[in-house]
Amino acid sequence: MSANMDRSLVEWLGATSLFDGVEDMHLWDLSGIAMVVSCKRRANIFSTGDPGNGFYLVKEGRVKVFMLSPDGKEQILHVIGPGESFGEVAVFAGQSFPAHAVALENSRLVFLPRDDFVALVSANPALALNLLAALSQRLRQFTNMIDALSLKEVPGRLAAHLLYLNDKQASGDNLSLELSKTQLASLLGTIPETLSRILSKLQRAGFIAIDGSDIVITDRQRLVSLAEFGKF
Amino acid sequence: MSANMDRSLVEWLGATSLFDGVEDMHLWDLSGIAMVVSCKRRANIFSTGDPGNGFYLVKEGRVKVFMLSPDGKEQILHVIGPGESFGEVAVFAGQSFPAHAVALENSRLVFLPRDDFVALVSANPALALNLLAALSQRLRQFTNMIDALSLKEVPGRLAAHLLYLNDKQASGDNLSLELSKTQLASLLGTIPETLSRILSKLQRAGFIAIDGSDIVITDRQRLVSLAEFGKF
DNA sequence: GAATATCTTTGACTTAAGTCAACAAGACTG
DNA sequence: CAGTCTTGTTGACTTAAGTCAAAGATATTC
Repeated sequence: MSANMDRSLVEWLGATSLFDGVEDMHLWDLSGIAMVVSCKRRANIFSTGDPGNGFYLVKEGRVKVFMLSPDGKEQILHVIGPGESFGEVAVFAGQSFPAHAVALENSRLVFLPRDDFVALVSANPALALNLLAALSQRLRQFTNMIDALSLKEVPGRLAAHLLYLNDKQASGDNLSLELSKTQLASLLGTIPETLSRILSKLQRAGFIAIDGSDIVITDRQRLVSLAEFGKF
Repeated sequence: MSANMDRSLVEWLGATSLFDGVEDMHLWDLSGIAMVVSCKRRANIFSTGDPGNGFYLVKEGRVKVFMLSPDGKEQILHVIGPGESFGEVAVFAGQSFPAHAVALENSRLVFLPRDDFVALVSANPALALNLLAALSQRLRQFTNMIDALSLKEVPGRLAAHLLYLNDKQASGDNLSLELSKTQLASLLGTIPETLSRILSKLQRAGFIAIDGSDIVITDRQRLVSLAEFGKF
């Protein structure tokens, strides 16, 4: 790896929220140990139970982290995009990955080995606090997911997700699903057939207009109350 | 608060896994700011959305952390016992509690205010790593819960929970439910009627023998395969 | 320890969502 | 650009689990 590559990698790391406020001196410690990994769409990154001697940052592309049932149904836990990390749990507890990870697109990842990273965390309170914030944020998301799976029906979960995307994308009443409908079903804890039926139902009932992966919210009020109440 | 009380509190804190390896000097910093709170069975500790200016450790008793749907159904996320902490998420991300917390028994809690605690974390890498381990452990549990809710049926979730209790209690083939059946239903993401029916069904099918809150595992093999496969 | 409240169980019924199957529509590959 | 593979939609059917209701069993509290 050339010094040039090291330098751009360190610059990139310093710009991520994880390393926000971490001194350059310490970032340089990483350049020798961080490994850049390329992987193709659909490539397996790790599986449940695999020993985890480090974790990943997404440099380019997107990765899905998911659970798999014995009969092959999947539940997506999280879709990770550029600048975000995954697999930290194995670094700080249990030493093995609790889920599967697969690239959704051709991606470039940065792998950070456990021991060096733990040393860096110990020497760097800002990094420790950033990590605590990141894990806390993820706990919050998981809490929402448990709430949705247990206490809301599929239309309610879908409504909440559409409003989340709309808010994130900030483009008026429009939004893009960002995932295939099959993958979206797996993120919402259902199957493609059910998702398809409910999308049509919401369109017929005037909540939304559908054009492939593009959705227009046509009755925000009712969509919000569906998301909040959780039932149709 | 007397110096004696401070001293026993500091000793107790030092014995928790959270403060494992933290120097006495820093523990004494806590004694001035940690507040002991008593609360009666069923007392509300915090609700979803409440501002969280600190978090709690359970000194005595038990606390349930749960989500509530608009029509009153609850999903227990976690039952917290002596030595365990809850509410940390509000300290490190979002500043408000993502769930409700209620005492299951008359309890004594230790409240640690955010700002002082964050300062302590910054000065104390061991504490930071303990916290990262605790949050990672909880993420692992939540991952399991999402997996169970989405990919397993109620009999599978129940079987897994019985095996978990049996393992934890380490008393041969016996186990105690530790919660009322209504609360257990809420932990497993179902309702008392359904839980009751499935317990009877498992007893009739020879998996277990039931005597109130005490269960004997009578066919471990089939219980394990039910827990793993997730379907009856 | 009587009185009240809460928890547990069972039965009959309803319903959300999964399964299976067929087909249509896109999207990638050679 | 033809052909294969993956993705999306709709219909008919099944089923796990929720709802409602009633009765019995434990607990709590005054």
